[in-house]
Amino acid sequence: MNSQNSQNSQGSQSPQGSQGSQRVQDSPRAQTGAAARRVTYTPDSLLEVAVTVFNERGYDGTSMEDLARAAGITKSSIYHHVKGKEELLTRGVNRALDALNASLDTLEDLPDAGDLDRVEQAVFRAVQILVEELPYVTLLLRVRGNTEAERAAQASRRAIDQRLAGFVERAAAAGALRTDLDPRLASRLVFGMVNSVVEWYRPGPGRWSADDVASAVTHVVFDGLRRR
Amino acid sequence: MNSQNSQNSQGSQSPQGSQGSQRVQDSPRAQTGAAARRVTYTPDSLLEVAVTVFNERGYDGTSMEDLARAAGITKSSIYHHVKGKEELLTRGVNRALDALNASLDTLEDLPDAGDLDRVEQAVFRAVQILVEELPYVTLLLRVRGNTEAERAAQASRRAIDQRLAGFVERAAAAGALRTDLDPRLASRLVFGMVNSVVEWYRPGPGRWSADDVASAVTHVVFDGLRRR
DNA sequence: TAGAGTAAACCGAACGGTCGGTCGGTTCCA
DNA sequence: TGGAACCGACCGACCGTTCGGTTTACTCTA
Repeated sequence: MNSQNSQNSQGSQSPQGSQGSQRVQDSPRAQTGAAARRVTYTPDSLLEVAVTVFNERGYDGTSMEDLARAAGITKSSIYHHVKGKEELLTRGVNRALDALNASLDTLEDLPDAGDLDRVEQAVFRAVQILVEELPYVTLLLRVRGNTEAERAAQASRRAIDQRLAGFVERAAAAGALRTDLDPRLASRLVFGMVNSVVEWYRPGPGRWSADDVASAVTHVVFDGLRRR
Repeated sequence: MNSQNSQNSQGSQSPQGSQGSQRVQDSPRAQTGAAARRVTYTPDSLLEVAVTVFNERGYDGTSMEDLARAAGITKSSIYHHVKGKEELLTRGVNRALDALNASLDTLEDLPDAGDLDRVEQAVFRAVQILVEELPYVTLLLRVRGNTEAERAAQASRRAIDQRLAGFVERAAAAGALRTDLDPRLASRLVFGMVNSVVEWYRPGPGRWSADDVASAVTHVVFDGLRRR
């Protein structure tokens, strides 16, 4: 029978498919020749496929067979590129964590920005990163904590939440925010709204851009929805 | 050896534990005698345990053995009360869907409430229900869509989202909301903030009450965080 | 009131199937 | 021709579920 390949070729991407970041000639360990033709996976291009499937079916709901089908290769071939399922998860969440932490670093190093300015910047940048790294941040936000690797990701995420909450508390202490709201509660709500973007945002022409969403969030958060 | 019982008795609830809604004498099919003593599970009290574990480990990450351990009974005993794992999921999400739909029904039947009033009421009530039925709504919001039952739950949830978005659009059409925001985008953000409450809210004395959170959300959403 | 009978609640063992992962190859290309 | 990329077959463990049997709490009857 051997129906594997004929079933694969329809309904899921082969390496030549639309994923778009497989190794051709400009990838990490590119072939040295002038015109490399073979299209194969790199750990990163495989990660892109894997994270997409993880976000569709959930990490625990995704089998290695699911990943193989989506990638257009066999289950055993995946182990040529990565150690196993968990490495795909940690690589995915680390990409999100790195982007978020880098943004926070530059924000904290801003020499003489006002405390309110910094919070506004933090909200705006958070939405931007969330959209730029949408699948990876989505994966991070849905991590449950069933393994040691997942708990580590959760801990790193909590650290980021606390850095953001610190911005809000400083702005509140400086008197820039309304005083009838607990800053910790306000912070939860604001970044809850920010993070909820992963549940519905999808990029594409004719749709909202990252900046559209970022400025909408910033406007709602700081000035509210009511007409005035 | 038979270490089953001695292991169970520490670290997880037995039917006599703190779950609090097992059948004693006032439950659905109660014993007829004057002083029934035996404490057993009902489908509903078992559901309460199951939904808690589902929310901790994720539905796909929870095995029937996990549920049995948390309930203090064996895996096979669970099947005396429910048909299987999926029935626990559908019962759980339906409880959330029923509560949310009931609230929307009363809100839509409000005879002469202003369009802005209705949106404010919708936001406030949504947070209240979310807190009252916290574990069940949490389960609903995390459903992935891997089975037919899960996709049905997602469809019901989308219908609720659209009813809520309808309120926002009517208020916008009536000129009650700021005009520089797409009402559909505003609706996504507002109920994204509302739903994000399940990610961190935990009830308890000395903590925020449901109304604390509900009014905080309403204030931020309609008037913003900025001091004025 | 002793004891037979009943049905719900629960248990241990096992089922077929799927899981993540391994291994010994074969194919492809610089 | 050497090594990267990939494959098919397979492994032990665990999955959700089933099944036959036991325990428990209670009612009915002699």
